[in-house]
Amino acid sequence: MTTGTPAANADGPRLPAAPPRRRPTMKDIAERAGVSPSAVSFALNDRAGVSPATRARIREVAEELGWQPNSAARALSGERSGCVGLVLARPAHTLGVESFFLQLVSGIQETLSAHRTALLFQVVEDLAAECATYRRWWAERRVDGVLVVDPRTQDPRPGLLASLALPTVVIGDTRTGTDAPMPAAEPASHPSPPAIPATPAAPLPPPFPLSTIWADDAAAMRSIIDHLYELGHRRIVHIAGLPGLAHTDRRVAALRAETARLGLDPADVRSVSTDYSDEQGAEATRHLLAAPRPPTAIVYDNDVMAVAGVAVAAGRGVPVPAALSIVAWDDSPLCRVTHPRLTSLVRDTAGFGRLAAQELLSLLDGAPTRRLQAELPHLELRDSTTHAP
Amino acid sequence: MTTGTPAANADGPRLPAAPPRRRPTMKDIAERAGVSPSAVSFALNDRAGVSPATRARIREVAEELGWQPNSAARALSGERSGCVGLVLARPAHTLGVESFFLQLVSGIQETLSAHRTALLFQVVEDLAAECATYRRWWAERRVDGVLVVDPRTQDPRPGLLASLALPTVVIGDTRTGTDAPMPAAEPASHPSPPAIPATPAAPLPPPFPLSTIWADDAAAMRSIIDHLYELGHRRIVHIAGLPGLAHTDRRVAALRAETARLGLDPADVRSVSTDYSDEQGAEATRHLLAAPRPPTAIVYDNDVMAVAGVAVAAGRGVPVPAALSIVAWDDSPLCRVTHPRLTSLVRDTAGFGRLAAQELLSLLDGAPTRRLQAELPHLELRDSTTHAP
DNA sequence: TTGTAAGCGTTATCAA
DNA sequence: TTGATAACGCTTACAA
Repeated sequence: MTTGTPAANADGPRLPAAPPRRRPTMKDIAERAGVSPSAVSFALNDRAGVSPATRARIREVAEELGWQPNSAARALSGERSGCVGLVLARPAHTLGVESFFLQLVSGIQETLSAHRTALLFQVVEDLAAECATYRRWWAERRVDGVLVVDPRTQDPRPGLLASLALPTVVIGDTRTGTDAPMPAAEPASHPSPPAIPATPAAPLPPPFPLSTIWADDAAAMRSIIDHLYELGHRRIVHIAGLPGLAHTDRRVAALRAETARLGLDPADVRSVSTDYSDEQGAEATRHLLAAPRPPTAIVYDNDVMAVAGVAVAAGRGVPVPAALSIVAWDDSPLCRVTHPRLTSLVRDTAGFGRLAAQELLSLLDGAPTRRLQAELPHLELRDSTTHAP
Repeated sequence: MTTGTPAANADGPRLPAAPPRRRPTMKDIAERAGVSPSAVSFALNDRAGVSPATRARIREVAEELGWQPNSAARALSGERSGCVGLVLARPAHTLGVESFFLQLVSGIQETLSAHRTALLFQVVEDLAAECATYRRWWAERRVDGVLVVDPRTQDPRPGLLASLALPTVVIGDTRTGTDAPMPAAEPASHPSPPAIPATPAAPLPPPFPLSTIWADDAAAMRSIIDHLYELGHRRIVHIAGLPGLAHTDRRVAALRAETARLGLDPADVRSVSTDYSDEQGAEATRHLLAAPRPPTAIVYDNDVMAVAGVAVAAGRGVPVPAALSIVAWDDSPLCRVTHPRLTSLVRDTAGFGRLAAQELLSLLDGAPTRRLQAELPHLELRDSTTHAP
């Protein structure tokens, strides 16, 4: 951004002194250029059926008039609405410190706005409200497609969206990554996970417009466990997020698998589920540290709980990392401002969003559905992990 | 949410087995009810001109068919688009830990969705892109109104939106609260605030659709300063956010005014501007603590910087609060998970959003513009403030 | 109280 | 290559 002269208008010099009151339409262009409305439509949409000369003239007039397509008219004529939707189903108190979403949304927008597509954003309380939103958007023809976040192991949304024929990109993966029955995470001492209705995904007609962006949580968990194992840790606890979320279940399974491979005693390794809040993260940590054989390392499923865990340890006189190593899944400024700075799993969240948006746009252009893998995260080693005591 | 039988569909039992492929229209309703399309329109929009009996029948048929208005068609007929817009102009790296926005948005949605209004959300890099977005939305007729956040002392947006005649609610206030010339905040040692073009607001025709939700930053600052003063603090520094943001400038002015009233030495009181990042918060803190007469209390303009400040103090062996009291402007889980827990200014951010959305809806209904004051924040006393050393 | 018809700004289908 | 003309689904004068 240039500073310019004090009197310069802040959003560019091409701004006419007095913006037009009435928005120019194709008809205006047609009259001014002396052609028919349909010629204008063809010219402006790069379709055959108009000579290069008239096309150029029409373009010129359109530019001159500052014409922009009326999105309502477009949508009504069966074209795209130029909108995609994103619903975030989280109870209000859970929204908060997490940097994940704004980063993701910012990445999504980067791609969308380059393609003149708007994002309809909705925050709701629960899954039922989320599904209701999709139905409404579909009925109102508001969106051309949707991005689904927080996929669950038993997820009604893909089925619903497929039945509505709404092009969809699932950010994350509904699969658990193992065919073996899932070992359930033990509920935390405050067992308040919301009930997730067990809905077997309805059998779908094979070609439905749903792509998946897939993150290799298992590999990420392995990299964390291997790091801790090499440091000598043999008692490792995973403070997990909401059970029922697919990535939670994948991480839980990966923890089991990897520690089994390394020959750790299953009694010394487990996952504890929480609602991602600092309160439950702190409570679970307190509980663990008070146990007869406390873990020597804890992996937290988000940054907020990890920071809360550090505070609990400090409060109980348990030095981090000397007596307890801590790893945070997902990096953020938080992990850098605590003492000690937290070793954490760094993902390119904005990149994730860009990829997802790209895929949705492809789907809208008729591309076939597919599963894409997101870039592998890496473990950023800081000061909260060291040799086992 | 009830658990239901395993086979129950998750989003409610009223879902027909196979959703209709074609969306029902008013014409369908008219045919089925044996009336004219206009009768349907009147009935469904609560307008006079149909008998109670037919109205009831039409309603019934609409319900039965699961009719929902096509938003594109509505928008095209000159009605509302049923969408309002919100643009967040922040460089990607600045998005992040702050809980403020998701809270605000969640409050906004609560009100909007109760009135069947959608939120178009856009994240852009800077003010110029934000203005461009408004122009595009206006030209495309995408939104009925907008919510403007992060108002600045010299702000081109109200003028632009007025010239586009887009109903607008400014969240925050462009006024500084004093008529006296603003004392500028000293730039931090890393002076990287983005240049804000000095654009004198264009003189506007008086009746333009712009309301303001106003927060009394001065009163809030006074409550903080008074608290610190009573604890004996006489050297107080304010680590401010971005200069040019109206609330920053108001807080800076209020600090000056209140400390002057209390008779503090102006040399011992100042504001330092930052970009809200943990890095600049930490850097400013380091700088202050290394100075010959370090402050005994620091007020941070957001939670992230406050936490970073605590970490810096801890790293330099400065005990908080024994040697340094710390106050965070804006509460969040962060303030509760640090050691010590931070005394912070608690605002009802979601309520702020609800109020703003309510006001915008009123504006769309033709209500006159006005200035509304948001609820006063209160200071939540925790462990990071105590008597001056 | 009802029905008919025009219009909103596009896209799409025809003849010319 | 063009230019009428009919959708699209809704609102709204205006007529019956």
